[in-house]
Amino acid sequence: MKNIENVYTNPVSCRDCRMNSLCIPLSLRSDELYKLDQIIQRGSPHQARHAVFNSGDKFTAVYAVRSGSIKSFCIDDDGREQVTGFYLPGEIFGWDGLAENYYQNTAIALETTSVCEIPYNQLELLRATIPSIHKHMMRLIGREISADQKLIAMLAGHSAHQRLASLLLSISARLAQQKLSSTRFRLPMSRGEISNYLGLTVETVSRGFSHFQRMGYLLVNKKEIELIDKSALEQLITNPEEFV
Amino acid sequence: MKNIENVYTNPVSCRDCRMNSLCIPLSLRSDELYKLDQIIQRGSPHQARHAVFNSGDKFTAVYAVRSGSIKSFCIDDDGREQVTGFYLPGEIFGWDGLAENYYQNTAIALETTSVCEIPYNQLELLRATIPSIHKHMMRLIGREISADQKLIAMLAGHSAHQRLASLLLSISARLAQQKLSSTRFRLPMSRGEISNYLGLTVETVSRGFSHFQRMGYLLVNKKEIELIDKSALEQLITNPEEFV
DNA sequence: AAATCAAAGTGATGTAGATCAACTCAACGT
DNA sequence: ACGTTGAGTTGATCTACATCACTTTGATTT
Repeated sequence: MKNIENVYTNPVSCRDCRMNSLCIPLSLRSDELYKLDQIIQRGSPHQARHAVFNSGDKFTAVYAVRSGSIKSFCIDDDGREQVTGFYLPGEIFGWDGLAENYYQNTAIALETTSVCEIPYNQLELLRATIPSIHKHMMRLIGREISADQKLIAMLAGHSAHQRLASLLLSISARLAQQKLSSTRFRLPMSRGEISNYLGLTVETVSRGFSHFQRMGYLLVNKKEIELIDKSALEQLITNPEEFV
Repeated sequence: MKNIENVYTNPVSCRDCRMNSLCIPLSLRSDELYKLDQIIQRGSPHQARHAVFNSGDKFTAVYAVRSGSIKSFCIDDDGREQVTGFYLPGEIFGWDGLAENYYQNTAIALETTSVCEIPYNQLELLRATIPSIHKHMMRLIGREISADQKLIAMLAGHSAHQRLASLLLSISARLAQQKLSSTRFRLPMSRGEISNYLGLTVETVSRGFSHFQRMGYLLVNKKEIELIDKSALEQLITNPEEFV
């Protein structure tokens, strides 16, 4: 019982954490892992809608999602909120503070969410002495860049249906990495947050779900999703949406 | 004469390079600058349309634009080319190779372009011993992330006119950083490349230029641009495009 | 259980920007 | 000097998605 509690709610060490292959510790020797463990702050969970950090805060740490989910967004020049990313368990967020030493985005919990705080100056010390940590850190930053560029390509060159399909498949694939079901899952974000992220309106997203359901690609029940025909969604993205 | 030639065509050292404040060397002591100089490869200029690296190439270096300009793009799942960035003098590109150790994008010269090649493994060695280099490197990477997220916000939440205005102002501001004219410049990229980058069609971009010219915001002559009313363009981006 | 409220779905209509189709113009080769 | 080619512009039409208006659902309060 104690073991289960550790793993799922509050692991005392990275070693016991079931997402340690995605997160920082990948390929560390046990003495190195111990050092990393020492610097990681594991606070109490954030309630839904609660900010992990705010745009403009001093950049002090990056964060790993242990359970729950995070939305990151910025307020652009015209005061509009723009969602820039969703982060699921095992994923790291907060790199956007690197450029100017304060966060560009605000990160809030979409549901009850626990995160590991990895203080940046401590990470820097570790990075300087443990090459594998440095390497992994660069890879994680690189992934943030790649993910952003993938989103750019999606926004610039794809239709509403394609964007929605792409998000669903992305979430599905990321859950699969965590050995969670890639076909049945609960979306942590609202329709409004999805539409904002994809550059669409709520109505269009809602119609998208209905359409996919009518086509037999998936089942929707509010935020519960069951993917039935993933390959159809994949084809939808690559193909010039032939005969509806 | 010799001096001018060095500065504008082939500086033998970062010290003489007129964009060294934007590029890596910022805030280095002269002995550190010397070490950086030693690792930088200054090859002969790339001809227009020539690739600096290709998607899939092993990630070996990042590059600083010395003169000319670079377009970076990827081919997404459906075979479509998607422009992900334009790089002007003083700017660094190639960070997208960090994630997987090979480049995700292809980078080509938009015109005759000379770049400084900064071999990544050499940079890593330097970074490990010179803290200021490490810091500056993280800042540059952070800027890449911020720039990508700014583009995401632009694509997801703004109209065709707003996107075009935003690109023009961005180029203007970046030229200003190089002490070049921020009001009269030549666009190095084609209308097609602009439209692809902004997620629009060539026709829409073309009409955008015409519209801005009719409104007296700027003068266009093919690729030559003269910005006349920058504040009008700025307002266009932030305001809900009131009375046309 | 009735009342309230917010998120989600749906239908009708409007429009920004895509698409299709000429046309212009400069660069280039013969 | 004259076709050829491709980038750019412009006009006419079409359509995917936004907008507006209303309904449904389910959670929360009273």
